[in-house]
Amino acid sequence: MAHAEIHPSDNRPYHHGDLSRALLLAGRRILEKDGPSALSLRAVAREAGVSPAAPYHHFKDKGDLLVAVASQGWHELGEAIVASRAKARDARHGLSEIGAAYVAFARQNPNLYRLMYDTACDLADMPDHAKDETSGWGQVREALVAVGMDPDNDHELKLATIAAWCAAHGVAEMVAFKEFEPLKQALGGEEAFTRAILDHLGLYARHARSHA
Amino acid sequence: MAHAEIHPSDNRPYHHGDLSRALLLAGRRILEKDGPSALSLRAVAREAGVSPAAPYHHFKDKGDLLVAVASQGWHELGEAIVASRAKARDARHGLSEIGAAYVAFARQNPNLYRLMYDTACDLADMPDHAKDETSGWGQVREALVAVGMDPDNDHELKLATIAAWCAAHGVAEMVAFKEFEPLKQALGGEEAFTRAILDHLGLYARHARSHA
DNA sequence: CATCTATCTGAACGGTGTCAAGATAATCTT
DNA sequence: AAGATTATCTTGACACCGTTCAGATAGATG
Repeated sequence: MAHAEIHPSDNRPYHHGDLSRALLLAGRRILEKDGPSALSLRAVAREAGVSPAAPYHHFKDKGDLLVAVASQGWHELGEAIVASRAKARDARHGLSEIGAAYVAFARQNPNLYRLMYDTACDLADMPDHAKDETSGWGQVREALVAVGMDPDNDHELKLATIAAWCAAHGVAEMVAFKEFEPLKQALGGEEAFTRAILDHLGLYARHARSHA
Repeated sequence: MAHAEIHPSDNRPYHHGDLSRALLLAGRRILEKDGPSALSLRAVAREAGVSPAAPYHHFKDKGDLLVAVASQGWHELGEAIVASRAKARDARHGLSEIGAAYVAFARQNPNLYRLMYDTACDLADMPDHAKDETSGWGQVREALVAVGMDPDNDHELKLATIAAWCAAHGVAEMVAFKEFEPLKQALGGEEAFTRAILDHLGLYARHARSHA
């Protein structure tokens, strides 16, 4: 058999056992290794050792699978942000660390990151668990309060949170442009470059001055 | 004929005349009306009244066509930015107007805007004409100088330009999220919301203070 | 006029998302 | 434990996709 096809004559059981999880893993693996254009339902099924129609018993759509993969990404991004707060030397650096962690995640999982926003845009919203208090949004809010913003001024606080998130997203998608390479090297690497831009956008300690 | 197919029996000439342009227009029309998933080479050819193989005499690839459509978008974005500078009441508002115009363009052509960055990421760079002095980058740089930045400090100026561009890009992609709707309405509309966020990111008049 | 070259068509290939019908096996009912 | 039910997976099919290639057409060149 030329293309290593799959037949019940293999000792693989007819029922997979945990296909949902296997499909998610396969999807993620293909996305990271071969890029978004290689991420077809059939390829995912192939990678999981299953027929092209099998995924339809676990996801209503190809899009539904992609949303699930993206959702996993949002979860991991939240974890990375939470972890980053421990690294801040003091409150003034909380936002800066979050920003750096955010961009680092996007750069380490570029295809996943893109998928996250593509599916979010299709839904015209972010998945709920990206907005939990214990997750991304909540952490940014806490960091803003820790830096001096009035915790009772919900309006300004929400605006500042959105602004910080927008800044991180913009940087995350543009840092890779190779025309910035000389400036990156002049600043001593991509992380320094990222932090320099985020500082320009007020993610360092501006709120402590202007909104205290 | 059920599906209104195309045959030489129509009085349409065998040679189209200006197919390149027609394909670009068709591609853009489909992208805006039916979304990126409907933007297939065959659909573009259909819309232009031509066989599925015809585009290959004008574009080497589907990707090549998409790059051309995106390139058109970069050009128009540049024009929108140039036009926006006339609206600034004084130098201090130059950056703000550019940011608002940038986001407005992205919101009015969301699918085109996404295509522009998708193809830019594939090329790991922005098309050259987006970086001309008379275009986007140059305008931002001029606005930064007009607001008090040292025109000879190339390092800081470039960093500030990139920061401003990143901010605008981040806002442009996130403004549409419907979870911001209440805040948008509280601020009196999407444009006011956009400006409020851009202000938070220092696109209003911060450089006049901190870098004069 | 004849020839050359650019442009367009038609038909074909493999790949894709999706669905309906049937096979298989785990679970539930009695 | 035996039979019935339900969840899961396969097979096969359909329409659409990107792409290629041989051949038709017609404008340009001599």
